[in-house]
Amino acid sequence: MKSIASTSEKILDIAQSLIVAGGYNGFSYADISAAIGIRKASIHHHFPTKAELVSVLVGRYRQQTETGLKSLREGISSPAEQLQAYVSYWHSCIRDASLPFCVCAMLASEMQMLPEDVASQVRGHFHSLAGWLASVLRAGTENGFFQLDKQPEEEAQILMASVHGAMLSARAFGDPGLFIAIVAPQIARLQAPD
Amino acid sequence: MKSIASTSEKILDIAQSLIVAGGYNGFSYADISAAIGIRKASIHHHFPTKAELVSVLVGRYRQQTETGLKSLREGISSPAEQLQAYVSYWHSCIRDASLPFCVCAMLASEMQMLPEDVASQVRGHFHSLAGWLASVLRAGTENGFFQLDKQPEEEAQILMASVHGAMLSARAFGDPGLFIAIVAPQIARLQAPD
DNA sequence: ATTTCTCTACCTACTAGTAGGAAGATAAAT
DNA sequence: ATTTATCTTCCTACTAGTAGGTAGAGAAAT
Repeated sequence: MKSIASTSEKILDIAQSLIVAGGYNGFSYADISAAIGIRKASIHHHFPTKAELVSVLVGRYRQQTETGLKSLREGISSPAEQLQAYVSYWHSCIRDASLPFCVCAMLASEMQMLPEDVASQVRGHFHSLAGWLASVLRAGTENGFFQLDKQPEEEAQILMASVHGAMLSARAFGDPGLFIAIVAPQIARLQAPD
Repeated sequence: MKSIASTSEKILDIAQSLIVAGGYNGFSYADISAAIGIRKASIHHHFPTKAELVSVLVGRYRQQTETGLKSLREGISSPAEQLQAYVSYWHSCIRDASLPFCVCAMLASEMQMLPEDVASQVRGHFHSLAGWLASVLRAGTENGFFQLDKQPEEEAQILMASVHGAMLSARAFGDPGLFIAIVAPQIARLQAPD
């Protein structure tokens, strides 16, 4: 794990934190320029247009997420604990303000005015996250850990919405603890009586 | 119900629809100007600054919401149906795209870079909405309509997060039906067994 | 007659994006 | 080994357009 970060990665990193804070229209090349000490034009060398920058950024985010979720499924045996780990990840992100909001949740709220490239990336993220959650729920049901009222796919949508809604509430109230207070009962509800 | 809309109300109407579509940074005085056929400078006469415009807008939204929720509580006797009416309201808004997202949910996602006036208004809305939901849940519990796992206040937070998360999912997937598919089971879950 | 509204005309700061070149590293050709 | 050419990265300087906001004149309503 080297800490050498290429310029383009630094650009993506700061752009990501700016998007999480203020969305697509909430940041500019000048903001990135000021943050990493490089001229605006140099950013255009790495990412010709803003739409392309954000598209690459969301692509990277999706890949990181995919990798992270995959390693959760491989590293943790119990579906209940896989779900718990996913939620805990976001809980710490929100608590220490490292990534206090999902990039795609942020962009999804601006869906109507996003470049089509970015919009379809965001849809893709929502789709694969819902898919991961559904597969965890299905595995847990087959093993008797979970007892679901609805189909795994539908429960996954409900859970995903709760997580995103909880992020929003935590942000609105400025209270990181609210995230887990909302999400934890939603997970507990899925657990089969022992 | 008169259809005479003052200029300042027309400004607020179009600004609201623009905010719902793209957030605080997603619209400009020029956009409003083009939409209602008035010069930019004339908008500044009614609302000197953008922060003030949005602050008034959110104030009006809060008041409309307060009035609407109050009339639901007064016009409908059953708490379960009050809740249903609230959800149905949003379902139709999303379906016919008249107000396909809560103004305050939109702004909450941008909380970190909102003018303080606006931010506190948004917090206020979340607080009073959560309060309304909690009081409906409490009334329903006392009358035996609802059977809650947690305190009414906590269940209200969970429900509010589900509603906002469901709005986001519906928008992300471009599927209005997803809203009710997510929210309906969350309400059903609160119902006491007959 | 005064207040309310809308206008033209303008300002400064900032937006994304471009043109063209300089510095340095790398690779190829001599 | 040294020249030559190429590639990458970053720079200064610039463009056209848009941002929020202002000053002041002219209507319109009270």
